[in-house]
Amino acid sequence: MPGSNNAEPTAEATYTISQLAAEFGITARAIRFYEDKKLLQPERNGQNRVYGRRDRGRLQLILRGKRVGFSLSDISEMLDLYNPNDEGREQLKLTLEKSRDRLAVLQQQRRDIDEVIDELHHNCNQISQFLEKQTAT
Amino acid sequence: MPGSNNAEPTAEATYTISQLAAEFGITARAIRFYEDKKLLQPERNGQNRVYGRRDRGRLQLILRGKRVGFSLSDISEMLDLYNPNDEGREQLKLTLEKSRDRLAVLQQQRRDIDEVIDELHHNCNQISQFLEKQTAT
DNA sequence: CTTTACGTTGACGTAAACGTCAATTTCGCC
DNA sequence: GGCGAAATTGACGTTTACGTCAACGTAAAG
Repeated sequence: MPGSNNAEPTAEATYTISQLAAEFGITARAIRFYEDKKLLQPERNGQNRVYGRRDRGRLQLILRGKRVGFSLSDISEMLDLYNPNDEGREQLKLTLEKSRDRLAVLQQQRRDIDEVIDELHHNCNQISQFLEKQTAT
Repeated sequence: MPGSNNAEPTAEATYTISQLAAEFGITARAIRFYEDKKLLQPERNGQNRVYGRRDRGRLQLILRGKRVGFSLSDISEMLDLYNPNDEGREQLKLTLEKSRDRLAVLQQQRRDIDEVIDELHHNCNQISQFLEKQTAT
C-alpha cells in the first residue's frame, strides 16, 4: 500500500477503556454495560475499544444523568436529543411532551433537594455546636 | 371494667394503609415494605395497621428522600436524625461527617439538575419554535 | 349466613445496574 | 519466545425496591 492512506492530520485524542474508567471513577464493566445499552459506540482497533472525544463527552453526560437520578433508558432518550435525528412532526411533539414532563419532575426534585439541604445544614450546625460546647468544658 | 379507661379526648387522625397509599400515589405493598425496612412502625388494631399523624409524616419524608435519589437505607439514617437518639460523642461525630458528605453530594446534584434543566429548557424551546414555524406555513 | 371488600402474611418473581469470576487473546518487552 | 499487563467475551451472581400471586382472616352489608 504505497498510497497516502491513513493520514491522520490532527490525530484526535483517544482513550482506552481503563483510562476512561480511571478518569471518571467507574469500572470498565460499567462502560461496557453502557455500550450494551447503546449509550456508547466506540470504535475498535482490532478487538479493542477505542474511545474518542465524542465518546468521552457522552460518558460525561451519562454520569451526570445518573447523578440526577435518571435511569439508563432515560439517559438514552436524552442523548438522542443531542443527535439531530431527522424526526417527524409527531415524534417531535412526543419528545416535547416528554421533555416537559421531565422538566416538571426535575423542578420538583430541585425543590426537594433544597429542602433536604437546608435540613441537613440545620442538623450539622446543631451537632457541631453541641460538640463544641461539650469540648469547651 | 367500669372505670374511665380508653378515653380518647382529641382522637388523633388515623389512616388505613390503602388511604395512605391512595393519598401518596403508591401501593400498600410499598408501605409494608418500608415497614419491613423499619422506616415505619404503625400501631395495630388487632391485625390491621393503623397509621397516625407521625407515621404519615415519616412517609412523606421517605417519599421526598426517594425523589432526591436516596436509597431506603440512606433514608433510614436520615430519619434517625429526627429522633433525638441519645448518641455518644463518637456517634455524633460520625453522623456529622456523613451528613457533610451527603451535603456535598446534594450540592453537586443541585448543580447537575440546574444544568439539565437549562438544557431541557433550551431543547424544548428549539422544538416548539420549530413546530410553530412549520405550523405557520 | 353468605357475599363483598379490605387487610394480612408468606413466598416467589422481576427489572435495573452493575459485580465477579473464568477462559481466552493480544501486545509490548526482556 | 515466554511472560505479564491489559482487554475481550460470556455467564452467572447480587442488591434494591418493590410487583404479583395465593391463601387466609374479618367485619360490614344485604
